[in-house]
Amino acid sequence: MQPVRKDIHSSELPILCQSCEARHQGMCGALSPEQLVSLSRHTRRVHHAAGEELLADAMPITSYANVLSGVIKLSKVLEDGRQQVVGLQFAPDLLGRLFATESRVAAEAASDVALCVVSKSALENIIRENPALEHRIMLQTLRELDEAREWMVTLGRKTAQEKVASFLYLIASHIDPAHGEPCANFDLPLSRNDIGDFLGLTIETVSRQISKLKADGVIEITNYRHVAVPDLARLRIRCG
Amino acid sequence: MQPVRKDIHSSELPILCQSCEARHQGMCGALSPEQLVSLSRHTRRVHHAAGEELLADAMPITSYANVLSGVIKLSKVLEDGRQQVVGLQFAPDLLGRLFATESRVAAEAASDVALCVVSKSALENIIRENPALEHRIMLQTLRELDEAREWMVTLGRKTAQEKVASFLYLIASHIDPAHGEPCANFDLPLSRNDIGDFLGLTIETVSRQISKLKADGVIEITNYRHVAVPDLARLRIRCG
DNA sequence: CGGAGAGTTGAGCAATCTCAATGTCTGTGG
DNA sequence: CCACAGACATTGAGATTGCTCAACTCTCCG
Repeated sequence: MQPVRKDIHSSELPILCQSCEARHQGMCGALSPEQLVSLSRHTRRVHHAAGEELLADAMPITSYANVLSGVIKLSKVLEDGRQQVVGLQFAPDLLGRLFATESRVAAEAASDVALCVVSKSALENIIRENPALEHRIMLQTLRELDEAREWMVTLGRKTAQEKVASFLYLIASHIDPAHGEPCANFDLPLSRNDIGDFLGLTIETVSRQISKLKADGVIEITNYRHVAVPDLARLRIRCG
Repeated sequence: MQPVRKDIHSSELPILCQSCEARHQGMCGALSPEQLVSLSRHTRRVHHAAGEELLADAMPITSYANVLSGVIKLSKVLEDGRQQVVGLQFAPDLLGRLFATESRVAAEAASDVALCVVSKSALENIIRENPALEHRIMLQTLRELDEAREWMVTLGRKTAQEKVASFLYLIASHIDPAHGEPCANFDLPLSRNDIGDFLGLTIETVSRQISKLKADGVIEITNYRHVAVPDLARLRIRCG
């Protein structure tokens, strides 16, 4: 798309980007080495521990971030405290509501995460000069919208059993950075409480349904968090 | 953004566009008169009656369409027939999943609708040459994503009463083309069945909750479809 | 007037929630 | 190394919300 000019000043990738696994899949794949160099002057890598709040609902946004590893939980709460998780972000998703001054969701590190942070103005400037980058982000946004709608079916029309199976299948499908086939062996990035908030269920119902799937031999659980799926097709069937 | 050159061949708006009320709000607002002329060579205006299917889930997409008036219902169904409405589109939304070969949802005219149809390749070509247009559509997509997430809270965490109130408030807020303040007087674009499928409720529960809101004096209903809201703030409170 | 389609209402039932008790893991201090 | 606190998860029993099934009503239209 963008011709890659090689000259003495720009043919080298920035150090930060050289080791970035999210680069090819994510939005930075739309950038030439020169553009990466210029963008990387405004980025820095940061780490957050599981549980840290990254963004509060309705707070001003000052920066965006590319997810490099880990899982981020996006959620909204009603006045009386009822909470709903409205999305999960994996590498190489972009964190932060583009072109808005305020966040529309709260974001929290669900696991330990690594981010590549870029200031709001820097990214927006680069987008403005670089339609291919905006296009790439557009494709990501459209995929997020597809996934949100897929999830609305789960929330509105599935039973508790199907919801839990769908959640496990979702994680199996996304946790692997390669992002291809669903994975049969993984750690849950969310507590039972968060799973309940994602599925619109109580923690007790989530627990009961997980126990049932275990009793039926569809999954094996060790240490609460680790899941093994002997037969992904059988899990898939339980998704409704 | 785009300088508007006035010359004898291009200063006139296409006839179709002159009377288009969606133009300023919608994506066409990003186009200069010249660009509108060139786009309009590929567009045609079509009407559909309430109930007509516009797009089937998983079917190839051959064209996009701007909604000029009316309401479109986007939905998904599970194998066993359970249905979930995953979005409503009003003027000036763009119908059709951009940059995909297949639709991810089914689309049906919820009311009589007028559309400005453009072939898939024509719109994608114009987008390619015109980053400002893609940007405009990007903003619309981001707003749709915000709305989908807002609705996930309703589906996952609200009671039947709050769901129905939220639905009425949503319609009150969007039905007016001006799209500013919520409207106190409107016709429901959806049957009780569709409302149920939007809210993840049965038709009976929807009916009972509407009756309850009526009994409580929050709304007045005439002829099943027409709604009057004496005090929008009181309806708002019921949304949870 | 009568039939079809859409909506409402009622009664009983089932899935999920609430509340409460119990179990398991992890880290800390003696 | 063990005891214990605290967080998180599981399990049970009863309450509740929303669903199912069935009867009835309203409106439109021939």
